[in-house]
Amino acid sequence: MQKTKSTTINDVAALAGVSYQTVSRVINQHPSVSPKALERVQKAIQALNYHPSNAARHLATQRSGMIGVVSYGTVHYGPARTLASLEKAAHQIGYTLSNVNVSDLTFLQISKAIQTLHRQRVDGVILFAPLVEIALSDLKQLCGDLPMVITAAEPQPGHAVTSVDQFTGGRLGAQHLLGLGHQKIAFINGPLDWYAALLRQQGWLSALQQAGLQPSAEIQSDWTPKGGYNAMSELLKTKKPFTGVLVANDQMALGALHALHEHGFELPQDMSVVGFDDIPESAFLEPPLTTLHQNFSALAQRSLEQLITLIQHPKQLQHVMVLVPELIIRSSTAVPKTRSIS
Amino acid sequence: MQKTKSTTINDVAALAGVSYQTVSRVINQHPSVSPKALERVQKAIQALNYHPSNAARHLATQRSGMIGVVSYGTVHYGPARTLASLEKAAHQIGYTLSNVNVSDLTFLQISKAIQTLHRQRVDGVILFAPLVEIALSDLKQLCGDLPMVITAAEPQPGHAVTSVDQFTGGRLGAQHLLGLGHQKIAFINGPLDWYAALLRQQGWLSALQQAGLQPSAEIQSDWTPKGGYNAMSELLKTKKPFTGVLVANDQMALGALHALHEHGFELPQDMSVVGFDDIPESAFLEPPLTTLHQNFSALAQRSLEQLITLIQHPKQLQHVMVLVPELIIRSSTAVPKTRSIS
DNA sequence: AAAGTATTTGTGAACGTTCACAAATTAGCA
DNA sequence: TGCTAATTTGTGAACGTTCACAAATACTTT
Repeated sequence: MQKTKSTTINDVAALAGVSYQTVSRVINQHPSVSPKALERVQKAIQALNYHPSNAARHLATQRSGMIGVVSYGTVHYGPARTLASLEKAAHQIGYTLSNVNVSDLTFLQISKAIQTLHRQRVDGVILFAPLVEIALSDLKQLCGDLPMVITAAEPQPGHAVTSVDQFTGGRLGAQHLLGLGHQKIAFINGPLDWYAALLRQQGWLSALQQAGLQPSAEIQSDWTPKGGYNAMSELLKTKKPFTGVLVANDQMALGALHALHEHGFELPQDMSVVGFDDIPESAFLEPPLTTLHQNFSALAQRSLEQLITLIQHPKQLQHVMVLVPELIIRSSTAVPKTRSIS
Repeated sequence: MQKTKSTTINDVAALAGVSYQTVSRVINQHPSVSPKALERVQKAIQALNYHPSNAARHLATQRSGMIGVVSYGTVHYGPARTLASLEKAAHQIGYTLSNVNVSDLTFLQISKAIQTLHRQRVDGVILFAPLVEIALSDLKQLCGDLPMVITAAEPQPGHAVTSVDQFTGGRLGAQHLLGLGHQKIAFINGPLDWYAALLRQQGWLSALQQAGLQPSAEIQSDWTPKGGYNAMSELLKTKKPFTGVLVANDQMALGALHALHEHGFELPQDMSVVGFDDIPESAFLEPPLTTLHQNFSALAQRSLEQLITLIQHPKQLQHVMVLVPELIIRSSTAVPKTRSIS
């Protein structure tokens, strides 16, 4: 184990020939310190390679300068992207991020994660684990009076929530296909315990309903390319007719495209595919994927902004921030071959 | 700002009617505490929703329980994957991860990142920012006597380094193509200031040389699908002949495939493509991509293991750990159409 | 029942920093 | 020059925990 005691403010003070308080003032950029002292202290800091201890600071100031994040599935593009943006934004305003990535969206895991963050005395929490099963109020309770922002969940007035309007996303995707003349539209969804999946489904249904159409087949999968491949294979096996399909993320869409190719489909003539997310790969698939772009970094930004105001004004009425996905039309969607008279 | 003082060990002690030390013993699972006291303390902890402060603990024990990570490009699959594995592994052995993601691989950024970690008094650092420009010794100096493991850099005896043998990876890829009968093999590489890129290039060259062949065209890009697309378009424009191409990661390979399709190539007859990484998408591209699988989570595992032993025995001779990529043969490679008599 | 041992509990100091003051120095001005 | 005001510096206490002891209590054993 390390026995090398790290150099402290006192070591610096001794070397510079001033009191520890003066050193403290220097590292906190307090104005009232004479140029002479300033220089000597700075030199001493250099010489000793001194770094102030966050922990001690935290203890004295009652402020950790950390923001806790509970995340899920950070290997996937969306979460990874959001997390990276979050970190960057946090660093820019002088905060450090403490990320706990849960491997399951169970209450136990989440509460353990929040406990970890509690021990670190984070100044606030961004809960970035989009789930259905767990009541918002339970989460609130876990956090106690820790300021908390929930991301990508169903907007719920009174709680601080940032989300992408996945319902509208689902509608937009379906409407795009409807506009092209498709009547039988299937849906490859993610796991239904994700809010995003649930809401996209509802959006899809709503658009179909509005057009007076019945939903074609729906199937749930696991967000991965392999899952999308399997889902599409399954869907084709059932022989239910459909000319267009909404796929709840681009990775699954990629797998689905592959299954379609394997079955000899010509795209987009024989089948139109709409994805979600607009990952960097999407523009280069065969064919380039029409998809609903999600602005993950804006989501991160806004979540952080909301958390910061919440930290500063805990009493303030917490509002909901909603981003709307944007339809990016590429080449995976077209007028269906067997045109129907509407 | 928060004025709510968080509950302390003393509050718990008072409520339970014992001394603070007894509470300390309970939370540290010290054996010598009577069942009666144990229960009362646990109840009090529950009642007050008490969480011990890591910072105070850290101060008293001289041990932060944090591991610092300097990462780069965590939006990409490889880094994201490694980071996620690292976090999981670290949590399992009771460590917390503090990640600083640098946006550029400059010395300034790296040294700032390490400074941030210094202030947090991390128990060790995993430098996971694979770069060429900066001397290992400089990095060592930045860390002072902080235990440090460097990942994905060129193995260098005497330093603690974990890496994937990208040289061999490059060789394996080229040899696979050579074995199929390809004679003109091009290379779409990543930025040359990444060690991985440099070494893959060298492996490629080495294999060609061994076969007595001249390298065909090489071009550098930026690891993204778009970059790969542009690079391949460029390559095709130059009219230099090649029947096979090594692409330094799968995302670029994806873009390259798209460019090939656009130019009317039939794959794999007209062109063989080998990628690197084996991202989840690779098996579902058109055609499924032959690639060199990298075991990112093993890399993370091993790096952590090395760091831990380094933390526990700082004097121990630091060794190098090398993983070798594994060739996954799918359908993007085949015997070249214009067979050559070898 | 007494003495000795094992177990359980409590006390003071320390970790490295900031805060609220008080003390010392310097500058400003008549 | 002398006095006040402004600036700069220093001191003690506090933050929440653990460590190294010392004290108190509970069990054995004869």
